[in-house]
Amino acid sequence: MARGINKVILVGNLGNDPDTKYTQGGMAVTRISLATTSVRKDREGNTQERTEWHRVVFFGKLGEIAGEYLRKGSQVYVEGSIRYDKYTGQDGVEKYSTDIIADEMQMLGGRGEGGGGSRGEYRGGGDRPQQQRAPARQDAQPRREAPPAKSNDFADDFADDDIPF
Amino acid sequence: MARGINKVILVGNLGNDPDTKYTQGGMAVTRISLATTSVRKDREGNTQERTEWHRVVFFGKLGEIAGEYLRKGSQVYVEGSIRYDKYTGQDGVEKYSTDIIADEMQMLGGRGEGGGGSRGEYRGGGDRPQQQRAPARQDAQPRREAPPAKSNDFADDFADDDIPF
Amino acid sequence: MARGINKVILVGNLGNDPDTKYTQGGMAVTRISLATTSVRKDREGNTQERTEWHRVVFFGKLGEIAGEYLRKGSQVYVEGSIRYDKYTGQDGVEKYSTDIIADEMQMLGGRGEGGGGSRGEYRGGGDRPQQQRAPARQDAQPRREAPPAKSNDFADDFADDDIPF
Amino acid sequence: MARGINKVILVGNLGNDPDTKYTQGGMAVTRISLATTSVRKDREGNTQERTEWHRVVFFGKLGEIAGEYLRKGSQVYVEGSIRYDKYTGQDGVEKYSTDIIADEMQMLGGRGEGGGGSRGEYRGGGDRPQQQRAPARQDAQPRREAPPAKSNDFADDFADDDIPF
DNA sequence: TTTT
DNA sequence: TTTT
Repeated sequence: MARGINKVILVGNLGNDPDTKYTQGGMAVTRISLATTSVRKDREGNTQERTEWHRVVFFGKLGEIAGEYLRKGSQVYVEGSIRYDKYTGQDGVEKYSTDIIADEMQMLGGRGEGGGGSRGEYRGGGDRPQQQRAPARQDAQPRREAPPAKSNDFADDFADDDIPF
Repeated sequence: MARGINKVILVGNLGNDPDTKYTQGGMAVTRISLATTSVRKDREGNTQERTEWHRVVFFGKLGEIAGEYLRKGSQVYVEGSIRYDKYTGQDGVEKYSTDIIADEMQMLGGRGEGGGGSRGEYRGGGDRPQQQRAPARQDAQPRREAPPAKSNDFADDFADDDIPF
Repeated sequence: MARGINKVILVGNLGNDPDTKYTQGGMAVTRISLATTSVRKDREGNTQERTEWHRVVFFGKLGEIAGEYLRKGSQVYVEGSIRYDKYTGQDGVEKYSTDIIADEMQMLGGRGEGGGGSRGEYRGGGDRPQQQRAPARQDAQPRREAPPAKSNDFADDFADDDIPF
Repeated sequence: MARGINKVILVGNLGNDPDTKYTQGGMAVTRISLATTSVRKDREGNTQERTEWHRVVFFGKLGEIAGEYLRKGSQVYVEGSIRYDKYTGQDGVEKYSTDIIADEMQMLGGRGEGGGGSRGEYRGGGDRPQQQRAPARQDAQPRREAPPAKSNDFADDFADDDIPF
């Protein structure tokens, strides 16, 4: 049984252009390096800055979009979860890495080098682009145009297969 | 184009048993009333408490699960978005309502009246249970057992159709 | 005792210039109307859009900053909590309102009309500007320059009064 | 200037009792190991589980409370930010660590070994307990008892120094 | 009422 | 390595 919530929300800027690769199965895997900077003031009034560089990974359709639209300097909202990995390096030494596995992304106002005008929000399900299988939330029926009647019998407010926003 | 993030995270207790209804299409729509209480101390050291009662709505499979497992008093984690509605009441007066549309739910340690032992985490996509169509994230291939080899060519770390956790 | 989490995270654009007023005590109270738009695709492939207009309220120092730097069209990140109020209108009718009480704000890349170049992140504590009393987190000592030594005795990593980022 | 949002939200169970140490200045530094488990189903219907172990650090007053009330097995809500550190180990090798710096904590229904009945929510500001200096939000005046009158002149809704919940 |  |  699932136990626990592991959620990360980041807003930051890319330190470099995204790096996209493909698995043998054709799934896009895009990695970015995302900076978030925080500021604190000490008692003397000096400003203390610290920047974290997050390794964010996008899979599937989300990986394609990230690879296509993000650029060095782009400002982006990312939602995902933390994944810790342990592996043995080429040198035989055990190493650790931490990645943010993105499952939602949205480009913000910031424009990086060569930034394309197109922006959008996307939710990833790791779908292979070839399959083009719509994620569950896209199969959904539109919310009916008429405003909800708000009767006591609230289930009537929704039409067949109706999925709310 | 999608513009914006509208995200709500709640941890609270149900004020009553859930109320589940079904649309003509057979989709479950479950509503709960969820309390979150915050505390502040004023300068005199007096404790000030305030409780917000959130109207949370679960659709589809998530609605069925919420209706089955949650009970008055249950402690639950809910993630979703805010939806504001305006409608005309029976009395012809314009009214407003605010609902939290849940898209993730997880039962916590608290047990309400008659609380069942079963707990779990679920992500909703508004799927009708009858369809039993797996949400995108459930179609995913398991992460391969072998630890990621972490070569420079990181896309090789993932097998065909491999979807990470 | 506090029970529950009531957290809202919004990224959206202002529909109008902020509205700032002051209490008799001199505390700034700034309100904005923030739009978040979501998109879904129905089975026919039609795009369905829905915009929520959030009433966001900033108090104290945060209210001053919001009033000074935000403008119609500005894109902003807001973190806060939901507050539901019930009151009796001039007409003697009971009414309900829902507000997002902001406790963190950050301007994003978007620039509204007359948008000033200055941007920043701020955490509110409701401080009156006159008092200029530093919030707890600003009284903090800076993290020491030397990188953490990471001994087993991890508390040694932090100097007197040391507060991490 | 601060640029970016770095936010983590976790709900999980402690793998061990907390470890509390004190700096020379008397500040508590408490570390816990927090498990979050996620579940996915592959196409064959097999359940795939993966557990992440988060290293969470609490400072100051929050560190004291975490050390006193949390126990192995306790279920807890944690909010904070990710901090990546790089340091040179005893063996002269460069190492990396990732910590979640908590700034909010709330005990949930779960009770670990020897779990005390007391529960509560706390926000940390890294204050030394000795100082007992109230965090900004605790200096706040209580919300006045009378319901907000909701006039057009909304700033009048708040009394002198009034800070909302 | 914003934005793309 | 970003950004302001």
